[in-house]
Amino acid sequence: MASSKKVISTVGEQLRAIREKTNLPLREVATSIGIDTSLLGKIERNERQATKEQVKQLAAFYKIDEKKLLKELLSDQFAFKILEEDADIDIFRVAEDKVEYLKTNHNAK
Amino acid sequence: MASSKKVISTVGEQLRAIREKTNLPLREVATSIGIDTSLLGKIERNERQATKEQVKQLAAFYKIDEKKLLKELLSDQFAFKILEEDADIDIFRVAEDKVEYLKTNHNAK
DNA sequence: TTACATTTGGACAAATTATGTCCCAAATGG
DNA sequence: CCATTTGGGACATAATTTGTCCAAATGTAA
Repeated sequence: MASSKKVISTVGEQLRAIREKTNLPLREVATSIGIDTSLLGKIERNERQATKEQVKQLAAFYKIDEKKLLKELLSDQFAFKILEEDADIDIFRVAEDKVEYLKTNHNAK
Repeated sequence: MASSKKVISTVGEQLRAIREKTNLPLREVATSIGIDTSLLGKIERNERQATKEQVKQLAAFYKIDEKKLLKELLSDQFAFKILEEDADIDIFRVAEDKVEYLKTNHNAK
């Protein structure tokens, strides 16, 4: 098996896990990336979504893969939206098809 | 084959196709669902996304399946987001897994 | 062409939502 | 205990969304 892609879950949970490994308090990480301690706490427990900028800074701070974390952020947003709307996950299949459709057929008059 | 689920693409395109079949001008449909003509035009050409309320009203007006159209709306939102971010569609798989994860593991302490 | 209706596009105000901070209470750990 | 970290709510401000208005473009028919 060549794949090691599996991750637990949300960006928040991942960030908390990483921070706990380093034994740093919220305060330290938060100030060093320029946000309020309280906000970072909320991000870690999925009470707020990080912005792309914040994800980039956190990735840099922890020296982890930025692109990967940004993907996690986007998939979080989709997942939370599905839960919030209580929608069916087969919507993702439809969306996938639409992406293909829009990529090809879209600039045709 | 039991499935007849295939649709062309976006909500906007579907709405325009339906309206053209009925030969009604934007003005008629728009006023009858209580929005500006210009806004409906923008929705039909994907320049704006309809709100859920508008989708419901349009479904009622055209006598088409409301739930189905609402699903189309949500998948549109996902698809446009992917295009806007120039992201990879495999993000949908990740999101799908997260939905499952959050549905089960989420209220555990 | 002219006249009339539809469609499109931009600019804008108003409404809604997201973002970040502050402050204090609760929990944790010495 | 005390000191620190973490959690949670209220809030101002920023950013985005939503809808309208108006005018220009396009279409249609005589």
